[in-house]
Amino acid sequence: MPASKSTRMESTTNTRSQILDIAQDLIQRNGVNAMSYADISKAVGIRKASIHYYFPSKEDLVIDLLDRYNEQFYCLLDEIMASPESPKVKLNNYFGLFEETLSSGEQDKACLCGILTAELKTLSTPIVERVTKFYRHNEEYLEQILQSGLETGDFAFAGNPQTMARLIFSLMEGDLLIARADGGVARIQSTIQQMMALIKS
Amino acid sequence: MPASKSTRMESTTNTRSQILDIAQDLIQRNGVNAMSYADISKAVGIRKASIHYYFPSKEDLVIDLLDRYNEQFYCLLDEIMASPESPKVKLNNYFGLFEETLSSGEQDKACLCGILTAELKTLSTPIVERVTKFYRHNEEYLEQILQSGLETGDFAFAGNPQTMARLIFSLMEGDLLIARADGGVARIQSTIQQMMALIKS
DNA sequence: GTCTATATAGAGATAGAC
DNA sequence: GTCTATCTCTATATAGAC
Repeated sequence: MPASKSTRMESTTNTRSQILDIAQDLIQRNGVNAMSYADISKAVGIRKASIHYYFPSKEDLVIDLLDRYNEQFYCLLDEIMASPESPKVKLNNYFGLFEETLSSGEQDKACLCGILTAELKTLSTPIVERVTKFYRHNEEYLEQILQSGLETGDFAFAGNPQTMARLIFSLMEGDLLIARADGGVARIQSTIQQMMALIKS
Repeated sequence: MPASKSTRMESTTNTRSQILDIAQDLIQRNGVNAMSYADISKAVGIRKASIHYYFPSKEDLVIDLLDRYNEQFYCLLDEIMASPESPKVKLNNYFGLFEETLSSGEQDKACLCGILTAELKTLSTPIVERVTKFYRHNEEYLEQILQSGLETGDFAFAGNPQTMARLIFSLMEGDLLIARADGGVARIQSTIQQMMALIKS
């Protein structure tokens, strides 16, 4: 029973997840509208038509990709929230997620949902909903960290945690996009440090 | 002499600037890679081939568009800098440029260079240089405003004005992109207000 | 300057053999 | 599951008439 399940997983999931990996990589670099089945085909070593076997349409592919990406990201957020660290450390760990995105690979990848945000007006409703959900989830978690930091005395700032959470999320998405083009990891690191300085008590 | 010049301007520049207007609009909505000569053709009421008369290649069009856009934006920045207002008011006027971008038209336009940033890895060097120049210019002006605000006592914040300028620019670009997708003008307004609160003395 | 017509390449997608 | 072959549509771009 575990064997048959594992076999099924390998034969059906391997190529499939490989396609998703490559697609994600290409979108984080070039955007959805500059990513094609031909690009994936070359990188995976499979024919274009075979990709349609797993993902009948490009929209299917992007939807499945976003579901996988969001689930993974939410897991990382949960880990941060569940840790016994102080709010200050939690926030730093949150910032680390964005820094790692840029510092990985050839240092030319931005946040998947950040890239899609720029192309959002060309995308279908199911995709837009998933990107929006990503914002909301991030902002809710950030708000919790900020709120508990105000209570412990880790943080001190004017205004309310919700507005601050939105500001910080916008900042990280924007800085990740810009740092990728100009400034690199050094820029995002100094931005993070500056943001911490602005809200530390 | 002024008459002939004016005639020449009307006959050669009118259609040309109309094309640039539409192209800018389309890019700020959908991105470069989702904008085509066919789209411009429909909106301007001219055939695709005629656009090639003014802009032989799409790259030519985008380069000329960025030159025009940057020049216009730098003029607005100069106006703000030259005014006798306080640093606090100048910064608010700067923020206003971003708020106006979103609140204009159907409320679905982001910053031209912000959109191009997401697609930057698919663009040629001459275009990348112009987008990067836009960042630098904005950040330099912001740094000046912040510096003079520290001197007058309008502002008080940890860290140096350069890092703060970069943070604020990243914030505005990011928030404009996200607000367009979720939150609208209300979001960008509360982000601006929150940012002001963080650096006011 | 603007048009029609066309070249060429690439996109997403389907049918059917193996 | 992966292939070849093909369809349809759209993209950028050019040639040449008016």
